[in-house]
Amino acid sequence: MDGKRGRKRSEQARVAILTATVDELTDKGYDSLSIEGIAARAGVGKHTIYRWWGSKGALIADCLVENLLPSPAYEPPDTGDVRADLTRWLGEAMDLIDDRTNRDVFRALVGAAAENPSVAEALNAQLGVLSALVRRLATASHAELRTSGGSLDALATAVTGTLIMRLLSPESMPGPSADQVVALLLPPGPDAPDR
Amino acid sequence: MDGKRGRKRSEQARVAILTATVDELTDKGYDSLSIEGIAARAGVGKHTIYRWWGSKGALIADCLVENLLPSPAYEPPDTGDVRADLTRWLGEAMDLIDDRTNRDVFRALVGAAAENPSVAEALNAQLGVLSALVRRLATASHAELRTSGGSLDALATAVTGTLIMRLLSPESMPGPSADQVVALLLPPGPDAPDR
Amino acid sequence: MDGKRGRKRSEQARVAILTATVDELTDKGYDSLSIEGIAARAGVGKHTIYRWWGSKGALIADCLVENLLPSPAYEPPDTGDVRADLTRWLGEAMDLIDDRTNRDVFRALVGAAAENPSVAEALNAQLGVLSALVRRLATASHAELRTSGGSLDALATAVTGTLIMRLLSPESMPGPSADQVVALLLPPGPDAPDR
Amino acid sequence: MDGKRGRKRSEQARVAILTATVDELTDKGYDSLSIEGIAARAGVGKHTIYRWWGSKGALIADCLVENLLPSPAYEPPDTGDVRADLTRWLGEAMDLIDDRTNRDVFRALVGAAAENPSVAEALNAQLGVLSALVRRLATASHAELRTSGGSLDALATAVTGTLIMRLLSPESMPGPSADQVVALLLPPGPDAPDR
DNA sequence: TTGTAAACGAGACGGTACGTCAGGTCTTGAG
DNA sequence: CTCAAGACCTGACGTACCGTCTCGTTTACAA
Repeated sequence: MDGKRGRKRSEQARVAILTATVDELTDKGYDSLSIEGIAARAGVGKHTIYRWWGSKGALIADCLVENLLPSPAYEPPDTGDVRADLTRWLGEAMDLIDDRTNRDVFRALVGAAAENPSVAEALNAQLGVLSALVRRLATASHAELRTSGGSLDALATAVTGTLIMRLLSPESMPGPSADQVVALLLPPGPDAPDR
Repeated sequence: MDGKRGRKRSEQARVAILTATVDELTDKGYDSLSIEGIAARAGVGKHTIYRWWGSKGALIADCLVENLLPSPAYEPPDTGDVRADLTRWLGEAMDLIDDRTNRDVFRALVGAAAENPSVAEALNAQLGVLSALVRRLATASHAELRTSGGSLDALATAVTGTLIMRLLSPESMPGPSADQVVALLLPPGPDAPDR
Repeated sequence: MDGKRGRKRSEQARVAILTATVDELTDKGYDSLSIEGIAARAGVGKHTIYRWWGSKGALIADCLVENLLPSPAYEPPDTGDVRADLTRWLGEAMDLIDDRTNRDVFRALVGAAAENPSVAEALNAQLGVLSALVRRLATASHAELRTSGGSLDALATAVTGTLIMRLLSPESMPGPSADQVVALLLPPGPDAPDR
Repeated sequence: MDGKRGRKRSEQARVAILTATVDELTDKGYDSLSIEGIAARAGVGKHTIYRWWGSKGALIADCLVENLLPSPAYEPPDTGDVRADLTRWLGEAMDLIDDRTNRDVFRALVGAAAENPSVAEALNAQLGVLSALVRRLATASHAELRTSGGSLDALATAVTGTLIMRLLSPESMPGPSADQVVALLLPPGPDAPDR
């Protein structure tokens, strides 16, 4: 009478579905994504998907949670030099975005987030930027940053927002470089020219 | 013998279609948007839409071009005080975003841009922010800004990116306030406390 | 592992579709017949029709096979008097044709057969006339018929052809009566006037 | 003030339209026939067709009247031997029907007649069989026919009906031969075997 | 000559139906 | 009780024609 009777949920099916989701998302983008296609690619009945997820958004959110999508958020380095560390991190994130394949997945992801609040939430949660980045920045002395503690959030948001702008821009107009962004957001380093 | 024969394109139909597109977009978001629905709401044959646009993206891009969507880009004020002007502009933009209805349209718009490069292009073009805002900031003295001329672009991008982040965030986590953002992006004013 | 998995075909849907086909055919004739209309009337998805039939012709042919259309072919009586039996049968068939409703269905049927070879085949097969009638005529003595065995087929064809001519004629010009047809096709009976 | 002003009806357009109708009918059959296709093939505006005809049926009926369709009705020969003449005529008519191209047009024609009473009427009128054939048969002595005058009509109908049956039959089951039909419909000739 | 009225080609328009595809639900039989 | 398979109803897709309606052009009678 308890909840443990019957066949157990198939881990194999679960993984196959999430994997197929990522693959389809990569191949076709968000709104050409079809449950039917995912089911077919995963070799799974549609019902199995609906039983456990129930919507495209939930699927993608789960992919995020399981870290199956190329993550824009890896731990920033900490060499002691905030400017250098942030510049490096930002440059690498931009390279990640500029890659054709990732670009398409990220765009699909933003599309999903824009349409589906629950994806947006998962994306925000996953977007470790807002934590990993903040964590790194928090180690910096006040002298190195321009803003006081409360607006570390503003800094992280500006960085992430800049990346999203780059993502949504045509390749021909990529927007500001990592250097320019850092120059804007952080005060000049001790060895910087006076102006 | 030239190409001008036959009945002329109906301006009335053109406008009805674009209007209906905006309405449907507002009501249902980008990926529940259907050509069929637009045609029905506009009182128009589907073929008339396909004849002139041929895709959801093109339709939306055209709406942008025709300024039919609630524009996030109005002319920033110029009182001489950059900090105050930018703070005001940003605050109003945030209010615009925070409004339920606009929020949905903007999200749909970002979704469309993420899925459809041509919409992205139109959106970037339309996003007067990058011109109107830059125009205002360019009038400021170097002393008022933190960055030299070349990275005005970085500044505008950071501002816009911050707004998009707010748009994609759950209402419960709106992110930094206008004040915080300005404090980050502009150097302290003359009457600001020293630190 | 075999081919029996999945939900079974719905008999209810099958019957509803064939019934709706007959109704629509009766109401609107063959070339105003629409799959969409049939699906709607049957309360069925179009796909279900296309899954199993794939064309208007196949649908109608199936209706014929299932005897859902008013049949022009009922068993001819056998009183021993071929002339009388044939005359009666023919008269009743003509009455059937002369009825407005049946007339429309039959015409639609002929239209379908003329456009669609597979309907033609089904119609020919179903047109029991060529079997039921021949069966009856075959019981007659040679003296009663004018032709030898091999051309019973010719006789049945002439009878059916005469009926089709009547079907395609305007009501104001119905063509020969049953008596006249029988007088043409069978030799005078023993009690007939000499000339 | 009278009705004679303005441009005259273009004979060239009229002919082009009827010709195109025949061609399209030959190529695609009745229910794949489109006014749009006819207009395009004739190099004519659709309105010109609708102005003068207004329906597919009327077009086809006009083609019949203008004798633009391969006629099944040519004058039967008169050698003095009714059996031989009728057999010959019937054989040639069957050959006409058996030809692939004609077969398709005739079937389209029957389809049109079945759907459209006005075509049926034109077809009946045109189907000279009922006049040309009757004319020939009427010259025969009573001894040569089996039926008295009044049912010449029955005879002609049986002949025509037999041809239509052949038209609607699959090629693999062409039905009775000309000889068989004549043997059924006419009394044995003077030199025929007794039974 | 010069109206002016009708017919013409072209083709846009609001519609209906096409045949296909995917969505989400339900049913079946195997595990 | 889950799974794969797959039939089901729903509804949108993009296309093809429908029959109507302008357009600008061409023709030909009437003033």
